[in-house]
Amino acid sequence: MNDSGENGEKKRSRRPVAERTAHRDPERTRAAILEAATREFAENGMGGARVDAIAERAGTNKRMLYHYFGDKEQLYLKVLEEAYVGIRTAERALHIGDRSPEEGIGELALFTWRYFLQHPEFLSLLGTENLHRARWLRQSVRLKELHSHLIGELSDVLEQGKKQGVFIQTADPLHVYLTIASLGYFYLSNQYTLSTIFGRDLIEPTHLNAWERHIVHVTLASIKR
Amino acid sequence: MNDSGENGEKKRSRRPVAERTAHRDPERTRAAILEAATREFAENGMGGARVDAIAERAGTNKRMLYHYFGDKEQLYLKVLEEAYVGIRTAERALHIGDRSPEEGIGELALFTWRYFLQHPEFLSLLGTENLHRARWLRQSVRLKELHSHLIGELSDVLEQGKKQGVFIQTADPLHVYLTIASLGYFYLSNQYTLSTIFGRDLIEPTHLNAWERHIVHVTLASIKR
DNA sequence: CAAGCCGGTAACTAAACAGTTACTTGATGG
DNA sequence: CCATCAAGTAACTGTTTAGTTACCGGCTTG
Repeated sequence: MNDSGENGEKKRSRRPVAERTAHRDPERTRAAILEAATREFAENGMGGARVDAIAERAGTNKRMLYHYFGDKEQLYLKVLEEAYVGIRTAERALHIGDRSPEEGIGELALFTWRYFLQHPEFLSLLGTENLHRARWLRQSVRLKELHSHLIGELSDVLEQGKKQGVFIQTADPLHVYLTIASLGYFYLSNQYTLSTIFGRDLIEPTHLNAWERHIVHVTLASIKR
Repeated sequence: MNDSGENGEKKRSRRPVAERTAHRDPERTRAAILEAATREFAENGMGGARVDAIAERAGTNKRMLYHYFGDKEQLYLKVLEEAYVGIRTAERALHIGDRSPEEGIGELALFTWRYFLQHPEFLSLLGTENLHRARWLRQSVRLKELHSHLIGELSDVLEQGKKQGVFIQTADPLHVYLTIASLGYFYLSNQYTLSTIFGRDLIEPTHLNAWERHIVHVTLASIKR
């Protein structure tokens, strides 16, 4: 979703006539719009994002954007849906039940943190959507079932840990996931105000690594007997 | 923020210089604009907030808004600064060092959670400011010293706990505060998308209380020996 | 080979926007 | 009692915005 080599220069939208034929590529155009929209919405929010800016970033124009996605709101919802599909798909590949319960939870915590770290646009989109009280996400039908799998798998691992006597009986799957997500989300999405008010650059590798270890430590400390 | 129960029934007592009619009350107008702006920015972000809407909510007009605050950006910064002053001021009144270390930390966790719960506009403003990478907060000079007090006091409590042997030696004040803030912030600011995708209404009192207990539990579990 | 379809361009429009200006109203002091 | 000044109003302005329309040109196919 990120690279797509091509002539990624924003300023140059002018192309030679002979080259135009090569640019008639609907799927590429569609994908370019979606990627440009992801960045624009992530950087500026729903209210701040500019349709013209998305078209320019995608190396196309508004006509195509409206052609493929209807309007600004539908494009935004598409972007949001794709973002969720991205993390949940990667998550499934983990198979946290294959290891010991303790390792499984630690693995999930590490994965979530690193995914957040590598996909700042996902965090940003979540923030925007929550500012609007999930106004658009609520309209999406296809997302509901995506998430039940996560809780189901997590629940199994916790049950196994409880049986083995390594986890406390009160450990709740949703609480555990929210704990992991909280610690990663807040640190990264609020890094700018936090770095400013506490005078410490939180994005520095040293601090980043320390927080990664902290997340695993806190998560496990909160459920271990 | 105000004592705006009455609209200005002051004619009965003596006639000071500041005696005004109900229609001419600069301080009330200023305060009304600030409060209206807080709500508008919290609900719509910087890009989505409308100057006309703020003026209307404040029961005045744009002319006054520009007169008192300069422009939209300065008004926004003022709103943000006041929000920070609000939480840090309330925090100071806690005196977490007066109790046992364990109680002190628990108290701070409870306070932070409840403050977040009662001031959703604060969370929203933080989200907006971080979307813009602290662009405006960075320009604020008067905020830096507000926050060192918090870390200092927290640090003292942790040290005391370490000496008494109840806290682990590696407990770090900033990490502890970030842990508390993370758990409260994420749950509340992301409640809309979370409730939607997990099909559980997180703002229900039952779940709210459970999460409050969870925050205290996690925080203490992560630093206790 | 022409008809029309499809990917694409660019200029346009109506509305919304931040910020300004010209004006009103009423209190105060000389 | 009028000159002055500050609080407040409302209409205006230039620009930006989401969304539309008119058009272009090569490719496919009957």
